[in-house]
Amino acid sequence: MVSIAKVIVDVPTMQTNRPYDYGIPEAFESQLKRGMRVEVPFGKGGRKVQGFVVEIQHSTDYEGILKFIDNVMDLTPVLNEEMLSLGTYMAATTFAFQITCLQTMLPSVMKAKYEKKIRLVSESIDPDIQKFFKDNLEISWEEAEEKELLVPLMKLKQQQLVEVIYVVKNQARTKKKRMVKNLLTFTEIKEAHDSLGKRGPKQHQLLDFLETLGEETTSVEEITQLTELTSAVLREGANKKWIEIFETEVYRDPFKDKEFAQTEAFTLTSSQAVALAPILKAVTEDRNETFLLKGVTGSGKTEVYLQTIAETLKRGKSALMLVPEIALTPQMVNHFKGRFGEAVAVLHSGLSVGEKYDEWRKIERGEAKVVVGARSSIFAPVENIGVIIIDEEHEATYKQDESPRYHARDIALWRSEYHHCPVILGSATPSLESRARAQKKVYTLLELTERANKKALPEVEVVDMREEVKKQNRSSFSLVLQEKIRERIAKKEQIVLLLNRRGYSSFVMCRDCGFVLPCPNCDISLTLHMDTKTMKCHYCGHEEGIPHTCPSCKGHKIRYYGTGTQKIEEELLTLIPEASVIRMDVDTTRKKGAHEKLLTAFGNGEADILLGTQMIAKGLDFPNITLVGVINADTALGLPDFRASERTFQLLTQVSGRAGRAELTGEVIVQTYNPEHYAIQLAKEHDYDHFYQHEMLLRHRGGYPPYYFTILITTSHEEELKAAKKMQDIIQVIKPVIKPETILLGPTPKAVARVNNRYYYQTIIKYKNEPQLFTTLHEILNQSQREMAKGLQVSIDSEPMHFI
DNA sequence: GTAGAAGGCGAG
DNA sequence: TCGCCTTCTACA
Repeated sequence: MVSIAKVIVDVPTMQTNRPYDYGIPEAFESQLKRGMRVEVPFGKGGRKVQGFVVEIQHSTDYEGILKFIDNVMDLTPVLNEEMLSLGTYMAATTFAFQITCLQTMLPSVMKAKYEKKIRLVSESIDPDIQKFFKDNLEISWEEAEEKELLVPLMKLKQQQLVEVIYVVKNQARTKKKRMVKNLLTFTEIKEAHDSLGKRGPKQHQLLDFLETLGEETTSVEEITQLTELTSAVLREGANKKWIEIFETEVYRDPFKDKEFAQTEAFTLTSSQAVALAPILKAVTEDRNETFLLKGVTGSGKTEVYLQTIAETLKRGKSALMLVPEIALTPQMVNHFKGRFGEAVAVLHSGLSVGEKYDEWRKIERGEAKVVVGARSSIFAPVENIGVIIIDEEHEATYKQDESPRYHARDIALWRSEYHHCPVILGSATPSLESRARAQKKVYTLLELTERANKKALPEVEVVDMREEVKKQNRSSFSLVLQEKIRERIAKKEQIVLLLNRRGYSSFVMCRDCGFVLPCPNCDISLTLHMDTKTMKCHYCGHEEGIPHTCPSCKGHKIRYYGTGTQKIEEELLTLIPEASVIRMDVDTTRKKGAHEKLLTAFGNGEADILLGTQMIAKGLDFPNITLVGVINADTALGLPDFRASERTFQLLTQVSGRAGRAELTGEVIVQTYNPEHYAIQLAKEHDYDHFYQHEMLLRHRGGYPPYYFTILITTSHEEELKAAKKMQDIIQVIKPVIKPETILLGPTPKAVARVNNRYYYQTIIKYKNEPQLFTTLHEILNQSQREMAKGLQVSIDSEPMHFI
């Protein structure tokens, strides 16, 4: 009786979104476990694909011809019981394929790459074709395609003279280091010296080295660096049985050249201690309570996290901490490495795929007890979790905006239930959703109302830019901001300038006819990039040269408009030539480590001004910053998104917190065309509570979260009509099954209707209680399989963060 | 996603 | 009717 493995295969379609039964060859019988990756034949051609074993059983209901597992790719499961069950939960709640969910939980190197080759079976074929085959009688599919051999080869295939073979490539490679071990005793070294006589000076050198090495082992790399010995000499030594060269596995350590100064726990302020107590209680009682830690910027939330983690470690458990990608600065890492040393694993996008894999394995083996990282770190294979912390919990980046569209917060809550551990959601400006849950006592609210250094929050001055225009000041800098900048430069204090880039970019327009250069694939204008001297499309990546004459009227009055960081920097240097500026935006931070380098330079006082987009609003903590300027506070306010006010309030509060964190008092200038807007006024007063109340009122009136749940359905097709028609059909299916009080907004074409030559239509569902809705939506996806194979896309996003 | 079968269509 | 191309369908 053969055992059966249920396998989720790597074919992301609706029809294959279920386990398939495979026979387990006897050779794998004892070793195969749930959660391992396997190589299985799938489909008519016996094409090989990767899959995950989700179940092992002794019988099958399948009545067809059973296929067998070709290969087992892991020695131990890469997904444990928790992850398998989390995968099921994710697939059910995010409308994503199971395979996509499983792959998302693992480092990307675990996702297989596939290779197709053509192999010669018989010698007796046309020599004109045979000459293309290499010594091993194989050529790659791509090569055959390039040389237009596919047609004749397919014919040969039917005669079975060639065969198509599939290779599943496992990209997960461990890094190896060659080590050297001395096999000689002191007397033997002496004898070896004597037997060499006067010949072989390098050999003598090697023997001398071995004498100093003694019983130790060292790496080949180190020897060749420290001595004049080469690997050739070492090889000779190995031949003579003087030494043994062997390989060991090493971790790629992204922090290998860094020292972390050990830090001790600070004495808590009384309010920190009050907040910490209930958290520690939940930790010691293994209770999955969720805390909302609301603390003003600089109130020392981090210290509360650190001491919670310390207690967790003391109890022999591990801790998981999420921070937004852009807040994952060296400063942040230092806090954790400084306190917990080697026990900390850091996962972030700056790591190479290999480094990520190594950190993952370190965690999986239980060598890292504290994991710090961005969104996807919520899947870190930590056993025995004692606490999960999500810092800056309001950040939209915790929601993945591609499939699987999961929210890290939801995953955290699920895992906390599994591990019976508390969750801490920390923020100075909690999301309305979380704050409202705290109101309803679903979460426990803890507040830190004063800064740890007892300093007052900085003064915020709102500047009405409409008045500036009246004063004939046409620059992006108000007179008062210019003056304050000069003042700080003179005093050798530092300045942070924030450019709110959301919904803003520079474009090229003709002054004669008003022509704006559009993207040929999308209904959007191209953005000017001065560094590459090109026009780029931010949606599809299309790139072309900057026009010098207007393509429409052939006029020469083509000019740049809009506000990019580069343009602001130029303007700033014209106004205040003595300023030294570090600009931080997508362009200057693209290279690995560039972000860190710029911040270090600014921290060392190499520039007066740090100019940047959203990415500078978080985490940076430099004592010398005394002025924060927000160039354009309200560009996000105009967007048709009900979270626009919330985002603006959060951003202004965050960036204000950068000023005056140490001895010097800080000051904030906010430039806006909407000075009376409540988000700006209440940010000026640092008044979260009133903002929360006011915003809740508006959400209640508008029927938005947290009063309603939302689902965004999007259809897209190359033909506009097909996308619109499908959206209509979907609405017709939904309408009869929803309650009358549930609201459907749509169908509407997307704000940018055409992207990459596809047209988009969307509908938003707002509901309070629709127990059947998810089932209906899953059915819609199931019934759309045919059309989806023909170029239609349907995506469903539960609780979307962006509506445009 | 994709191989192989089925269906469709023009040339002979 | 053959051969080529497109569309369909099922994958264990």
